[in-house]
Amino acid sequence: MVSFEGFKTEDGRPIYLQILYFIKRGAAAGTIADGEELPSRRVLSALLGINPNTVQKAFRLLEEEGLIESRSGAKSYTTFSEEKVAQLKAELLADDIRGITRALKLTGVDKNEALALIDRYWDEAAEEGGEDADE
Amino acid sequence: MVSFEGFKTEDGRPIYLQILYFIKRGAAAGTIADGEELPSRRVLSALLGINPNTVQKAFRLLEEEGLIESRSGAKSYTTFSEEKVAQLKAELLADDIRGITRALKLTGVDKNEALALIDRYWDEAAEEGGEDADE
DNA sequence: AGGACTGTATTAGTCAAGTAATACAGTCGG
DNA sequence: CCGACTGTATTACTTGACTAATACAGTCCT
Repeated sequence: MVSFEGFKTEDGRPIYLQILYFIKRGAAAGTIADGEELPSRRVLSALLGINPNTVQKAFRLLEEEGLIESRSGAKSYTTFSEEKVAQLKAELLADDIRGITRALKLTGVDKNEALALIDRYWDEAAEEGGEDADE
Repeated sequence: MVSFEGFKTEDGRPIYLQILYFIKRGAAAGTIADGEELPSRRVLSALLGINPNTVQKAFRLLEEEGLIESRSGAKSYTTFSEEKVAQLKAELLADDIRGITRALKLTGVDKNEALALIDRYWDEAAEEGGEDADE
């Protein structure tokens, strides 16, 4: 069963996108496996304190991208192929790196400073739960 | 005169926030100086192809944060003090680093991989104009 | 078979973001 | 002075995100 333990709302971005990317990142990281059972729309919406329609929107997008399978009446499961996961991870990382380099350059930071900052802050803020930062 | 040359809309985030952070990052980077003249609401909205009200919203927030000064009828100017700029830069960088570390950890990347990715991609995508990535 | 769960769909409402059009008063340079 | 600019304000509208309530049909397990 896919766990949403590290999931936190209040990101600023639409919740259905946060769910979408939570699954995508889990797939890329390997923390969510192929064929894993997903919580039902109703259960997850209650768990996250949001509306079932919002969860449904995220799941619909995931299905359109071929990352989950839903049969009316039955439970839903992830469907990750190795190639899909590899491609997904590459896309996510490319977006992340593109975003952070843009932001840091705009803020007047050079490459060495950027590397030093990440090196220094990486291990701080250990227990923060999971969040997002792209799109 | 503050230039919006590197500014691109289509970020996903609200435009007024993009303007807000464009100015903030410029202040932090030193590419926008203290006392510089700002384009008028009307001129800037025409330049960016957006509504004057959206620009006004961004400028109002900037004024509330004490980063610009507006007198009804006259032009608007930046008001950056050294301490304010230093504090601003620290905040922006903290948010950036926090965001990227969260995202990369969720995607299953460790510290050395993260540093290698940034080291590799930093110099690519040179001419991309300026964008944002935080909140 | 039957009940409890599943996914799916519909309609209606709120709220923020953004557009559009317009108005008015203050400033500033010629 | 005065016209062209400035900032500021107001009202009305569209759209996307999200909530709310409800309905219906398919599945699964006992």
